[in-house]
Amino acid sequence: MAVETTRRRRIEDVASDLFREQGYAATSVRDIARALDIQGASLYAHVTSKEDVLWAIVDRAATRFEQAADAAGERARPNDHTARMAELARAHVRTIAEDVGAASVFVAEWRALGGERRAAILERRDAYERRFRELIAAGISSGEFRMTDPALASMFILGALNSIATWYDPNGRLTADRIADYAADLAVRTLAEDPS
Amino acid sequence: MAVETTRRRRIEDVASDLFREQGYAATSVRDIARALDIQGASLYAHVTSKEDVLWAIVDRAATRFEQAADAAGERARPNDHTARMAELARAHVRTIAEDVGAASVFVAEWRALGGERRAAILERRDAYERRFRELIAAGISSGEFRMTDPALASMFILGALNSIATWYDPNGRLTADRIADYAADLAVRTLAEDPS
DNA sequence: CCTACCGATCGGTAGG
DNA sequence: CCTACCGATCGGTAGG
Repeated sequence: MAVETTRRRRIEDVASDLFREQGYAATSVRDIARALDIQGASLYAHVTSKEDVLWAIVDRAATRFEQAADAAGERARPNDHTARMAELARAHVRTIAEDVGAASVFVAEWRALGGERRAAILERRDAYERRFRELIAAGISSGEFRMTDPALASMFILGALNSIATWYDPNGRLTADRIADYAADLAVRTLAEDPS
Repeated sequence: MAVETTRRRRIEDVASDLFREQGYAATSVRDIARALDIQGASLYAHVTSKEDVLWAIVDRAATRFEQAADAAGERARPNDHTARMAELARAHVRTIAEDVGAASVFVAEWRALGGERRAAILERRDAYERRFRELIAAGISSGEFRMTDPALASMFILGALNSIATWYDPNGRLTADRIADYAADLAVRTLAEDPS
């Protein structure tokens, strides 16, 4: 069973990278199989459908983002909204960097999912974005953040953070920590009250 | 000939919207034809291939971004890097809002292009990003912006701006001007020297 | 712009 | 995990 789990994970990892590079629709089952050095039809000994693979990737990525955000919430004092935003942004970037393939698929390829799964993942995406929006709203109420539209601010911040998934390279010049620092700084600067 | 031009444009507009919603690979020639109330094969009376339509959309969008950036460069004094960045960000957002479909395709679907066209558009994307990077570098040299990595800063700013293409709705609550204001502010805040 | 049609490829199944 | 194969759909052509 450990073998089975590993094989299944290798399929998902290989698929993540291909989906990231070419997109889900442009990646054939045979493309995935070729990357694993097996025949296209042989893939079906391990998965029940192509969409099942997509779902497994997206579902796991969503869970990782949620858990990272939970953990981030516990690392800062509840009323220190600036620190909480910094931790949240850093956690998001680290989660992307730990598995860029899966993160890219979560960000960009969930549209390919069918009815129920699509609805389920959309709901989780909404809930995740809500963490940002509500944190921003709380920081405004407390006077820590400047007056601004929390929905607009959260979309811009998440847009900036998610774009990392399109260019991040684990072997590149920019380390995950470096990027996470920059991201946290960007989020905080965007929200900070103007000095007077 | 005016008729021909219009028909061709309608095809590209319809295709832009479909490519934005479903992606290029997931959109069939028949999908495009259906949206135009004609038969799939009839489309080939107006275009030579599916990729030709993609190329036309991407090429025109690229030109619009380039021209908007040129115009933005002439609206601010050369040495006022803050004003130039604000104008550049605003121009970028306005260009997205004027045709979200085409902008989305330019941002996300250029990968589907074949060899030479893909290379050509990559080069133009690079040159466009270079405008941001070099403006940031110049602002740092002049002491107007804080010391930071221009490449990292430009990727974050463009990432934030481009994400607008995924959620902007011309009939939505947020007007293009409102979003452009926010975007210009975000770009400038990210780069501004810390007050001391 | 339509009907009729083409070869290639797609996701997936049967049976080992 | 393989070979052999399936129906459906793909982008595109011929001929009007």
